[in-house]
Amino acid sequence: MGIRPADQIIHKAAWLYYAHSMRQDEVARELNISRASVAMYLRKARETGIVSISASTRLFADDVLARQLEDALGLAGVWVVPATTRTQDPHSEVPVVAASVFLDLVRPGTRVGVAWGRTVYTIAALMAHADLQGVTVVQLCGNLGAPYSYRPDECTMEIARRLNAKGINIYAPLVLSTEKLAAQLRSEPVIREQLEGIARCDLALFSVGTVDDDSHVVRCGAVDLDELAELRRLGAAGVVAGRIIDAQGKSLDCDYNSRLISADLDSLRAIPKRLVVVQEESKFGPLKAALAGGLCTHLVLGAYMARRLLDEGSSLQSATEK
Amino acid sequence: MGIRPADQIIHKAAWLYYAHSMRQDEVARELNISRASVAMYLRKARETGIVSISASTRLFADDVLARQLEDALGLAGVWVVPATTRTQDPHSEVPVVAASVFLDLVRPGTRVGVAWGRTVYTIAALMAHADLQGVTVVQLCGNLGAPYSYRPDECTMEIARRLNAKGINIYAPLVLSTEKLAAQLRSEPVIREQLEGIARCDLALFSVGTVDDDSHVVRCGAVDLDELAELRRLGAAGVVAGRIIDAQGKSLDCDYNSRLISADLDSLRAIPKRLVVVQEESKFGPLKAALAGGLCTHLVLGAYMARRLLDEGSSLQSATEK
DNA sequence: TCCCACAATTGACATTTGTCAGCCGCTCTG
DNA sequence: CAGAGCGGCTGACAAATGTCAATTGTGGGA
Repeated sequence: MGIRPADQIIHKAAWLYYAHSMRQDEVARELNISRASVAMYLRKARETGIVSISASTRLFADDVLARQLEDALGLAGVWVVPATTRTQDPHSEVPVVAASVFLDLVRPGTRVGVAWGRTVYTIAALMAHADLQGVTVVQLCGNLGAPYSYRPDECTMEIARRLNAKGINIYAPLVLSTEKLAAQLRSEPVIREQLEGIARCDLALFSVGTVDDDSHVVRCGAVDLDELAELRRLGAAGVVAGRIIDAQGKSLDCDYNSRLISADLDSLRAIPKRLVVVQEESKFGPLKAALAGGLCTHLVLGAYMARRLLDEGSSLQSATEK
Repeated sequence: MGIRPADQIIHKAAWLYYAHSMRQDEVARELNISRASVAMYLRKARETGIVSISASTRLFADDVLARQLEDALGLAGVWVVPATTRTQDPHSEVPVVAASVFLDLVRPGTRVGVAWGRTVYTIAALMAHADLQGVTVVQLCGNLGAPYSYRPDECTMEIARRLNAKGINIYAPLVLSTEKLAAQLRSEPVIREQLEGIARCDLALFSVGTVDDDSHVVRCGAVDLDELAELRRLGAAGVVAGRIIDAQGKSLDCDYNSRLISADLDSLRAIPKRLVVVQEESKFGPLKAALAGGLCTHLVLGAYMARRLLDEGSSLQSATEK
């Protein structure tokens, strides 16, 4: 896809302004348009990723806690958001950092998988626009039937839009009523191809879900409260891409999981970079489970959660090193 | 190398301003400093690469000529700078584009090699600052004894400085008086190691030199006019990283080349991405030679030169496809 | 051909940002 | 311990940028 002729002028204005550090009135004179137009073009250029402005995330990666966590958990990268953000509560800072980190990790020509959830959607909405060429964004899990906010396909498409990338959705329900139907659907060529494509990703972005009564999977109607209680009895510890995992981070052997159309954990682990973002304190248990299962290579979280992880870290370390 | 405590405040200001889109007065209030200080910190943040602003180079890569050249010469990327830059002569635009393209090609953790010359030095001086972690910049050729501007080590160090990278210089003369001495020096562990490190680069940046009487190698005192005339008689067609090449892009079998401390062409070709930048029209011949020898994968040049290359392209194509 | 609807562009004004002389506090020195 | 020297910070002003109502251009339908 080439540059649309209408974009040509935007490119030129952006180039003169940003690459040559010309002033807007100089650019206007150069292109024979009004300065107001230049200002408008420049805004468009920023919005469409023709120019990208990014702030270093080292502020968060250089944190002492971050380093300790990297060592303790054997992760490739950890970003700790301090609790002392004066502006607002530290939780809302986590997705901002995550969006920057995510952009740092995406490279032109790569394939990224995104799961769903409030956290992921918030990140998508906060993310700067970029013009990465040849990037493909794939959806890691099926959709939910009900008209629910933060739909998986919305997360995928919004991120794809912001990266100027191609978005590939999975047009299948996240969870079906019988195992048999799920299996049949999974072997449909269209769906199978997409599920197989997950393991070929270079980068994955997801959060973890809780398994308490206020859980995302409950609120979006994927499981009811009785079912969830039963799952907890069986050892459910968290949710990753719609799939229930146990405390060891393994897919819980249960009816619910067998009825899913979603990335399986082996495919997920086949992705080299797996960025997990955790906002709420309530996700401590699920996060531990995901870490134990080696589902995470890069981690963005708040300082308080980081502290808790380190304090309970000794047991985790052995688990991830197995 | 962690963040120096003095940089902490700069990082914070940059983060609040660029990641949160706060206004300078808001940032100032947040950090309890004056707005003037915030403005100063932000300038520093831009200058040190804590925040990076980059404009897309697609404007130049989407040019029709660029596409045709890519196909005709089998190159991975071509950027054509149009002749119609109203601001100034098109030649001075080439290094600006080259600097942006170069920054797009460098990735954190990679190793880049840079040669020397006016063009390379101009690019270095124009290049935006970035904070790429784990990058190493290595010098592709030895130094010249005389106090000459655009010294190879200056090119290397300036680029390293702008990338916040580690610079590795070759502390040896580019050309020695006898073949024997050059050979001895090349087998010195310090030098040998550096020369061997060249092939391990991921990216190289260089230009091509002419072999006429006004050539860089003459002006910097590496060869005298008589010697150069003799070299031309032997078939010299251009200069790459201080080495004389013939019209087929092979290292010219001559006394001068045997006395060099510089990247050999095989090492150079072992580097996956080789960005060649050509400014002056007089470099047409040398560029053809370099292309014939497969020394180039990515190319930045002016529209007029691109046109000439395409017109004479048929012969080149067969040469590079051999 | 005329007219209308819609989008792009502009001029004028409001807001935000860059700059620099002067000031403050600190250290080093005689 | 006074005073010079220095680096960083600030206040006030100048410059640059963002915004929006009004205007101009443009294509399509009657």
